[in-house]
Formats: sequence, C-alpha cells, structure tokens
Amino acid sequence: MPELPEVETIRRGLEPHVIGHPVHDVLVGDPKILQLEAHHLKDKIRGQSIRSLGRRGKFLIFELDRHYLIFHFGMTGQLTFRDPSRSDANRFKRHPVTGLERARQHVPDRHTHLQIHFEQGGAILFRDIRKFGKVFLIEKGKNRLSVFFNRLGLEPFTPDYNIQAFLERFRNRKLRLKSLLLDQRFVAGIGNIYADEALFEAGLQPARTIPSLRRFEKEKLFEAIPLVLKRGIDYGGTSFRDYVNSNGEPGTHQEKLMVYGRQGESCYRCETIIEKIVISQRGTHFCPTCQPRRRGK
DNA sequence: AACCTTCCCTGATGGC
DNA sequence: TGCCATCAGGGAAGGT
Repeated sequence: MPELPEVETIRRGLEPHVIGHPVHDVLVGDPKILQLEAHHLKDKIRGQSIRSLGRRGKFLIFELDRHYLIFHFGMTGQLTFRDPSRSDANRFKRHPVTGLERARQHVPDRHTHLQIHFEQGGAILFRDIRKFGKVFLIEKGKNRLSVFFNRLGLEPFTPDYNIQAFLERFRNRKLRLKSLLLDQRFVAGIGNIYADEALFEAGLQPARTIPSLRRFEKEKLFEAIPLVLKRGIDYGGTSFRDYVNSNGEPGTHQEKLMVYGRQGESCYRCETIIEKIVISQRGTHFCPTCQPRRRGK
C-alpha cells in the first residue's frame, strides 16, 4: 500500500526517465480510475512535456506545461517506467506477490489502467489490481493545486512540519491515536504500516485517545513520524503485498518493520508477543510492553 | 464539526 | 477439485 515513503521512492526512480519528455499517446484501461478533467486526458496532455515531478502526502504530481497530472495509488497501485532500450523490455513473468518479476518490466495486462507513452519511446504504466487508485488532471493557475490539496495536513520534511503546527492539529480531536494518524488532515502521507511503526517508535498505545496524551507524548510522536518515514525511504519502501518501485522492484523495508504484520512474534526490544487489534477497521499492531495503555511513565 | 460505518475492488486463503 | 465466505484497506460518502 503506497504511503509517503513508497510514493517518494517511485518519484525518485521516475524522475530521471521522464523530465523534459513530451507525451506522445495515452491509453486507458478502466476509465473508472480517471477523476475530474482526467476523463479527457488523452486530448489534453498529448504534446505537453513533463517539467517536474513532485509529491504531496501520498499523491504523486507530474507538472506538465499547462496541467498537473496527479496519481493516488490507493491500495495496490503501481507506476512503472517502461524503457524500450532495456534488453528485457518485452519479457514478463508473473510474480506471485508483486505481479511483476524483479528486474523485469511491466507489460500491460488486465490491471493496467493507464499508459502514457513518450515521443522518445518510453512509457509510464499505471497498474492497479483493486482499483482504489485515482488519476486527476487539473489545469495550472490560480492556486488550483493548493485548492486541490487544501484538506491535506502537514507535509513531513518541510518547514510546515514543526512542533507548533503539530500540536495545533490535536485541537478538538477526541479520537484514538491510530485513527488520527490515518487521517490525512493531520499529517499527510501516513498509512496503516507507518502509523503502527510511528506509534511503536513513540512508545504510544494505538487505542489511546487524544485527550489522554500528555505534551511530552505528543512530542515523542512528532519525532517518531519523520523517523519511520525516512527509514522507509532509505530502504526503498515497504513491499508487504503489491508495492514495487518504478523499476518493478520491491523495497526492502518490510524486513525492518518493528510491529506491522508481526502479530504473534516477539518484540525486538523486549520479547513480548506483538498483538494485533482492529481500530477504525484497520489491522493495528503493537507491543503491549513498549506501548503501555496507561498514560505516562 | 467530529466521528463512525459502509462501500468500492480483486486475489489469497481456509473450510468443507 | 471446486465452491463459497472471509479478509486485506485508502478514502469518499452518508449517517449520527
């Protein structure tokens, strides 16, 4: 499930392949993934070049000459670059987990919903098994981009992410910590995996409610969030199920997870058995010793 | 306004 | 072997 570190890894991998390239053709699989003006994607972006590649939370942003093309990967979205100059460009063997094979490129199949081909011959391919992903197209100008993102919360690794703004975001919230972390209006880019990892790092029990938190506990969470996100980026993202980078390769951060998916196994810090509960219909993993329910200590 | 539940979607898995 | 139920979950929509 692509969260901030996975989207950032895709962004970095794609960047050198697409900057300055004019769009030659667009092929759509299931048009259901297209949102807003993206329904007329083909007519609107053909001939436009990719100027830059950005990211906001879990959104990947292609800056074109006159539009922004924006991807959200949902649960199973994949965005890969197909390089015709690579010798394995037409080889494809299905991988049971990722749907792709390591060092092989994505050849369009029934789950490929968008292909953008460049005049140089390369292409980016969007594949999404569960179709929770979305593609948006918005015109440049008059703050259209900031309006599009106006409900998103703090962006980690930017000056916006500071302790004053962070503490401000707890105001009037009474829900459980896990639910807050999953709310994109709080901090943008955190999903189920990194929410659990951040709460472990901060030593906070996921079912704790916001009003029960002391100041120093919020400060620990403030530090923990960028720490676990950076770790995810450093290891090329977490490939728990479908995630692959722009080369179709899985990340390695799944080997570094402290709690996510480790229910029944022992905690690396204290050897207590990791528990799994459900919060906000999301599987939630934590160490009952490192993340005590009672406040404080 | 804040919070909660339901729904979308496919493939993997387990029971019989 | 086949068939069906269940589960995974990001975020929008609708209800309280």
